Amino acid sequence: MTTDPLIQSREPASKERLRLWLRLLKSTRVVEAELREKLRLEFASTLPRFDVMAALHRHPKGLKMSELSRFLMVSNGNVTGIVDRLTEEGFALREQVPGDRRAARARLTKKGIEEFAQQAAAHEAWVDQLLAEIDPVLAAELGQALTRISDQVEE
Amino acid sequence: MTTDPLIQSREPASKERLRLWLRLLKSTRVVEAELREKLRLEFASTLPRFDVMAALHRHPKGLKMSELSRFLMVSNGNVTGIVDRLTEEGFALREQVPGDRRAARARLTKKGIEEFAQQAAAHEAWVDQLLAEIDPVLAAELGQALTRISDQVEE
DNA sequence: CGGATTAATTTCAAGCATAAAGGTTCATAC
DNA sequence: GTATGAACCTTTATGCTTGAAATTAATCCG
Repeated sequence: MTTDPLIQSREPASKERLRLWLRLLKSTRVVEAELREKLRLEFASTLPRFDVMAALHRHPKGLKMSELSRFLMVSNGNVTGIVDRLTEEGFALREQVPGDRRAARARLTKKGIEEFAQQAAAHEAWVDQLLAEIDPVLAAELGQALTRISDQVEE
Repeated sequence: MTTDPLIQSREPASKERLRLWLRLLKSTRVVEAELREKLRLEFASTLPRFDVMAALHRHPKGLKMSELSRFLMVSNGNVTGIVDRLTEEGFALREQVPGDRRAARARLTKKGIEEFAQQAAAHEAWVDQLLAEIDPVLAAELGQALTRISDQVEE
């Protein structure tokens, strides 16, 4: 068994990154599971629906289906179904885009806006509570590191 | 508008945590999407299958279905389907647990072990590459913070 | 103009995921 | 011994998710 410093220094870095990834995955899933559960119990809703409503809330004039799917980084066919269900429940609607008969813009209804306001307030409080142990300074540092990850992956 | 320091110091902390959560979510999803894509293209497989195979690989004698679902933090019915499909393809199998006719232990077949070895090596390289920008020191800090998050949520 | 390409969206099949209900089997207590 | 309940697993219903194919509309260009 050699103790070649090259081997010593290269191996652990890779293992360390793998471990980091597993932890990243785990904490995200744990928090997600908690939020999903609360959304289900308190609002009879789901995370994907919340995400769509949040996106539409940030764009009061509505978003084209394709913009919505790009924004949320999910597939095209995915948002079709979610908006369908939100529409059935009266939270969202589709509007024809004038001048382009292919496109439809989804936006929240008045009922949807009111519903989202409630959910968003609860959501923010839940997250705040779930991440309570992380102090703001560390949060900022973490955020930077995480941003670097997504930026790198997206080239 | 008052500038009460209590308001000043409490408000931003909550917003900072929310921002952190959104970034955590985004980087996880970006990396996951990349890994899923690669697994699909290079191994015609998926992340849930990889997760199950990884769990079984760490437990060569096999895991009861309930242990598997607890280990992976997914629902009971979920693993049933995934193990079904892995079994159909000859990567896994179920064994009766002697002395308990309710329980079944899932484990990898020889073919499954060989397949996983390939996938695991590729997976580790992919993760290493995706997180290349994160240096080991920061990775360690990040890991600690993330561990604190999951621990806190799990009470 | 007409044909080809590109764009926007939906539909489809397959797999993943959950919660809830169902069916056995086991353990315990009486 | 048998009733009660717990443990284990699967099934069911519903919803999320993807990639690919299909549909329709706009654009490009010769």
